[in-house]
Amino acid sequence: MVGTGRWVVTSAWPYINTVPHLGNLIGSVLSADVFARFLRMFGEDVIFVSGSDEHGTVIEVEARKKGIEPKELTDSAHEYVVKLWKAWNISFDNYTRTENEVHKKYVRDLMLKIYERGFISRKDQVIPYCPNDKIYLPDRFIEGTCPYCGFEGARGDQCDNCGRLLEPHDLINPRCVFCGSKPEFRLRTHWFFRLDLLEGKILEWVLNHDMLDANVKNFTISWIKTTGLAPRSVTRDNRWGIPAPFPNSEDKTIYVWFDALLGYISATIEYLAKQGRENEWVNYWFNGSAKTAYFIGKDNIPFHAVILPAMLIASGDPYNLPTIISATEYLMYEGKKFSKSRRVGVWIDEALKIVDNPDYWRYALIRMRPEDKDTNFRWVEFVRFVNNELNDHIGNYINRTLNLIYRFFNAQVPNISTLDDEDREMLDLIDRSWSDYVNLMSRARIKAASEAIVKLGERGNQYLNRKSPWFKIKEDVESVKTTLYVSFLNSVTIALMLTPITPYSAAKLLDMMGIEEVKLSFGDKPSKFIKENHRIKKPTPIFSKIPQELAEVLIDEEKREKYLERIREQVNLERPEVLRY
RNA sequence: AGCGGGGUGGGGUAGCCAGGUUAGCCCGCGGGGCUCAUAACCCCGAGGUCGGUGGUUCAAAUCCACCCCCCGCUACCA
Repeated sequence: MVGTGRWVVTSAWPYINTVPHLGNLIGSVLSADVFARFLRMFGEDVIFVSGSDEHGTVIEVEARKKGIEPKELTDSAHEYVVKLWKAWNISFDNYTRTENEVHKKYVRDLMLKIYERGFISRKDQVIPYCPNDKIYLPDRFIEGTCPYCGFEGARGDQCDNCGRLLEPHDLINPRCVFCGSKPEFRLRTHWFFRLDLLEGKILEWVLNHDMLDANVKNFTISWIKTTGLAPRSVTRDNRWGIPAPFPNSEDKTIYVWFDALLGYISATIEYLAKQGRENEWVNYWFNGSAKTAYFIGKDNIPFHAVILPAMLIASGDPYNLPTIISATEYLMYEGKKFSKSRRVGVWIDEALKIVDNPDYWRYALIRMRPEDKDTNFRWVEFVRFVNNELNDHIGNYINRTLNLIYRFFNAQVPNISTLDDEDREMLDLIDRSWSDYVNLMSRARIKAASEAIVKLGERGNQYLNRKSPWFKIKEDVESVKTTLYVSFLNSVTIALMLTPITPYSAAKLLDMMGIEEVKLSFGDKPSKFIKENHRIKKPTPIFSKIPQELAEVLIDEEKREKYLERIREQVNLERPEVLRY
């Protein structure tokens, strides 16, 4: 449970050869941001880190195609993405990159430590090499004719036509996907991380972990129990990456996966060092002194539930193993997978061109967060979340409440008078919803937690309608006082719950409600913010709807595609050269 | 192919793990009400037998078996 003070919150490091799309965002960065903000709201000491993952074959080849150095490519891509995080109001303490020196040194040191402790071994492998591009090709980067079905576009790992598993040398007429030339097969030495030696420890850790989500836990247990853990290669024949630190490994780099995972720690080190707190990072990483939370997509589970803990254990240092691994399922786009090559989906720079208030996107994305299963991003749903839920049920409800207080009681929140059953029921619901919200958020069940907000908005409207204070004010002022106090408390509760999700708007709401500083402890109730003679400011609507005309365009498939086409062209021009289509 | 997750009215979902009131909720749709509020809000109604088949049971959306479909991982794509 939360409440113990110190946290490192992280999200998977975006691979920087593309702009992230909405699915990437909800799975990692946005979820992590909401969680970090939630913890900070309760006064926890949080360091929220991530960074651009910039090494690996894909970027190396991409850069070569453009005739530039990989670093030039990642420099400008990184800069652009950093701007986008600002626009999305992501509260990183340190958004860094795998090319930073602290990181490179940290990775080399840690890998060497693992090596010295006997968890790295060497083995020779036959690897395809493109003599034209002068790179070694991962399986997926070889194409050829399938020996079983004759399909010409089969890849080195599998034939997409007949589904058979292949080895690169099975292919007839193999060719490099980048340039089409025929690869050679060369014998290379590689270094392997001995996951097999850590199998027992990982299994024990997972089995005894009571905070892991079922999808993470089940996956890991079954992986270990069915196939067991095998040594995994940690080196590559790339030039673009972190040089491997092992004896005689001068021409190798560290496989990007291992590289990027260790960024969580190096980013913490870098952050604290910049503040002149060089030695304090161990207070966030060693001896159970802090909790760590990782926000990832489901494809990332093996790396965070097995490989990362394995490396931390293998180092021999007393690292904290993951407290929370929150792995979302996938966000689909109108029934299809997001796909850069097929232009299916919406990218995070495009999104803000369509609707510029990031709070609306943040709200909608959290509401459709694929917490238990794949979820569709559908534009009708997006409009519904923003217009109907956030604007009507929540925003308008708060506006009603504040207006009534402003008009009937001259901006002063009335004290509670006598309570009837309905009042008690509402107060009880507020109470329960608040604790549900806090409990669910504490376990990173963000979407589930957000349901409490909607519920309070809906029930608040019902309550107000039944109580009809605008009618009763003429005959029963005492009951109106109670109604408006209860409704105000409900509004404050909603605003607090919105704080991590829609930070700009929630801050405006709280300000309007006369609440200046939000400092909570676990166990606190929202009522603590309602002072004696509490006064509010003149209410104005905080949320507005997506305009009718735009909503119609977005919902109609044909109109939408034309519209998105224009947006894409426009956004494309604003992107740095290296990130354009 | 194996493993994991999922398939609930037009859309989105809760329930299933600890089987038992007329399968709950939101949107949409039809009808009504209210007027404090952002053409908002509230109430009523139509609409589902819970992917398919078979089984266990007095009783299954909930347990078991098989099948179909979707997603992911295994598969050095980061």
